[in-house]
Amino acid sequence: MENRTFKDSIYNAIAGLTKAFSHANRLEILDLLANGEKTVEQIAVQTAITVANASQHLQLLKNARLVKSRREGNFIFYGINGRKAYAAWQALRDLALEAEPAVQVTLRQFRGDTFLKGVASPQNALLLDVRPPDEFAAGHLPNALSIPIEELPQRLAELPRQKTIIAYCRGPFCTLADEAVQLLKANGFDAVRLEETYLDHKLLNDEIWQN
Amino acid sequence: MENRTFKDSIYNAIAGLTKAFSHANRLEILDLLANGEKTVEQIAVQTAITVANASQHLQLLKNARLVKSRREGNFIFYGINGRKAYAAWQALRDLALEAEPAVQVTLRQFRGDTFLKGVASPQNALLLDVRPPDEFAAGHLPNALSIPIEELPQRLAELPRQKTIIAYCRGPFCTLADEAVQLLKANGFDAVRLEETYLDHKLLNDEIWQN
DNA sequence: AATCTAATCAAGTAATTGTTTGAATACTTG
DNA sequence: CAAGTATTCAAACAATTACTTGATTAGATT
Repeated sequence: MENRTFKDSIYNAIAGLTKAFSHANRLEILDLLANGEKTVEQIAVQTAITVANASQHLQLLKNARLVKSRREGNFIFYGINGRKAYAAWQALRDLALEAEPAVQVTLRQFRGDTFLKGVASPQNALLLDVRPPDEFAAGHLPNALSIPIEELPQRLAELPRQKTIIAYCRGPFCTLADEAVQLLKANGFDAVRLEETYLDHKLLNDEIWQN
Repeated sequence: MENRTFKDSIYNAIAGLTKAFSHANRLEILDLLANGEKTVEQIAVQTAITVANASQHLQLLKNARLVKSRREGNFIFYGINGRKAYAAWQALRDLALEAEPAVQVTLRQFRGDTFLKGVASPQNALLLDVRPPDEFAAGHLPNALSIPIEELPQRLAELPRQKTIIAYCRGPFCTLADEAVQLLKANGFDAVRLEETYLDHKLLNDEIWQN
């Protein structure tokens, strides 16, 4: 094989893979799926696109081997396909967080500075997971309390008023924890948001990636 | 700001960044620039595209902050912009090497199995850097001997016949070391190719990323 | 078997991205 | 300051990618 042919072939194949990452909806889908399996319609609703469109993005992600699917009854559940798929997305995300002004500006505009980076869990704090129950069940930060965001208004009594509440959800671009912090503050709690999700820590131990 | 607006804005901004990675020529350019600064024409020649086309890809990479440029006389030298830019490309590359069959097949077809993964430098071996002198000067593996590929035919006498020669160049998709191994074997040497380049190790120590 | 549901497919159009060509710009050197 | 060189720009065309719509498929339920 010619050197040029070899390089063209390799770099085109890799570019084909990276193209799977280069669409806003697909990145959002990866973030979603990293937190647990979802059906096509759930994904479509969460990302505010049509079902057909979501299906097409999922096909593309599946062809790129970034996600996998399994059928259960009438539903097809999609999930992220392995540790390296998330690691690559994470590397791109971190690069953008560090180097892309548009990302920094939008984040600051939306969230201000009232969030934690990293999980140096303070002494006098409670870690609160506000994702849906199935996502909590699929994996969560150690010692976190699970109260899905919809139930939070009714379950404020369960939270200690003398502790700082650290809320987290699906990662830096998920808004569930932002809503939680807003609600908690409005009710007199000391609340702050953690940007990372459990996956960003779990990557260190391989346990959840046994696929 | 609306939740949906926030997410659209963020994911679109990141997708804009990842699009910079989703073209074969741009990936090849990143590999090149990671090994040292190059002028537009050098890049065009190496990647077998026109100068105007290379310039446009470089503009795009520069807008995405993956590369930076500086003028020196008539020339503009482009170089990779920081550690995380290379780290993201590395994460994508590793994902492709592990999960993309097209990449694996092409690599095997071109190179067979006669290469090393990782640099567990054996005792009785000599590490040979066959890249151009300026790239060697910009950074290299410890204890490596520099003989640019063009000079290799005339300088075979400098190499020990009782040792295994481990040749490396710009990374897994560079063909310089393959040519070297071929030449060395044809001349009776025991030669093998290392796929990684010095950057893949240097990432561990931060020294070279002081930009 | 008929019906229902979730998901996918196919086709058409819209939008974006890539490449080529030739001209223009920015800087250097004589 | 004129001439030369490396790079960029601009415009036109080509190729790819994305989204919508409506129909179809695959499996579950009755």
